[in-house]
Amino acid sequence: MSSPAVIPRMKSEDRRELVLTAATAVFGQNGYVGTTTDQVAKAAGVSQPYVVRMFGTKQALFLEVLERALAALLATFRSELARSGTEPLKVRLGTAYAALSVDQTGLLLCLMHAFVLGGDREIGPVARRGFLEVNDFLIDEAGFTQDEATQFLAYGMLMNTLVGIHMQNELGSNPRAQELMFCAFPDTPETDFPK
Amino acid sequence: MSSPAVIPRMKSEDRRELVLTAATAVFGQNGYVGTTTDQVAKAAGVSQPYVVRMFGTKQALFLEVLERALAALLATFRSELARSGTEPLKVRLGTAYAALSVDQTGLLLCLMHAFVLGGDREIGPVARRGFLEVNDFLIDEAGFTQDEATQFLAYGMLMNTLVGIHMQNELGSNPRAQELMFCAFPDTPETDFPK
DNA sequence: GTCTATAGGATGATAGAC
DNA sequence: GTCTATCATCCTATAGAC
Repeated sequence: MSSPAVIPRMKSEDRRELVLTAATAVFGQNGYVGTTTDQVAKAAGVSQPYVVRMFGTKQALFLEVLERALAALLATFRSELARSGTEPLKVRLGTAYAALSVDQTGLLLCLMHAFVLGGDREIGPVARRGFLEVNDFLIDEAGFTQDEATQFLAYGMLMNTLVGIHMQNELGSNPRAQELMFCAFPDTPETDFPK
Repeated sequence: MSSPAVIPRMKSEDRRELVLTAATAVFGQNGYVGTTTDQVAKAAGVSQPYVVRMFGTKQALFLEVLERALAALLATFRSELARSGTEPLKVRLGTAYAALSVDQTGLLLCLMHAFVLGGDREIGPVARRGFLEVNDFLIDEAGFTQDEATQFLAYGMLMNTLVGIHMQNELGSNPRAQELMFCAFPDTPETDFPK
């Protein structure tokens, strides 16, 4: 039998997960165009050509990151929906979203970056479908009216924006920024924001 | 005296305006990183090196676009504030924002693209200051509470997102998308959306 | 004031070894 | 399964003519 190589190996699936996780973080930070496959490779600890080899193209990688981000968001919502809680569903889902928003994964930021690329021939349709899927969830599964869903989405987009703009950098110096953040993330302690 | 050149010439200021307007549209469509100085040049009808020559760097051009977009937004708000109207100020400012949102200029989309680049060393601080300036306006000049300002900003970010994602593409085929758009843009007729 | 030509530096993707 | 080497493309920015 052949001896294990000196260089660490993994099963395809595991390495894929690793790269996808790294890619989510990097894409979330720098956006689709702003991210290089080399950055992703370095973050995942593999070589740049290997990243391309695994996913075919940078675009295909991003699309897979998007699909997974959307799936993770919906899974989080459904898990919260299945739980029993004293607070109204709106609040509970909002809190769940806020938690995803401030975690380090870059999940929601990737979605946000996709949302402003509606003009892209391949990414645009996926982004729109994803957005509408969340809207559908809120109405069909969570029982929101369209008005409620719209408001929920609005606050979600604000949270995404505040995290994307790194507003937490101003928390120390600007009292107005502090009030705004407290208002947009009612039950998220300052210490939960990255960096 | 020297005869006028064959190639059309303009005063520096006029050409600057022209390029800045073109740049706003292109940056709004493709984002900061996704835009090439050549695209801007073509849109403005000048050569690529001339665009760089005028503004020094692509980044400097984008920053100037940002400053102008922010100034235009605040000017629109202040103009609406100065006007007398029967509807509540919240609604009037919202309508003004929606109008800016769907016009062809790309103004608000440029801001949105900047908002998700908070990690950028030069663009990040400008984006944060711009966002907070709008928040300040809403509180100090329009008389909103922080809660009201936050809600206003939330719906603004949703409008930006819906335009950026090109949700109007789904208006014909998807009734849910239609309801969502109608809910987010209450008094904007379908025909006002681009394309 | 504006252009053409081009240098110089990434970056996505391919080829092929191990 | 994973790497090294490398190509080809694109893009910002500079040089210099008109």
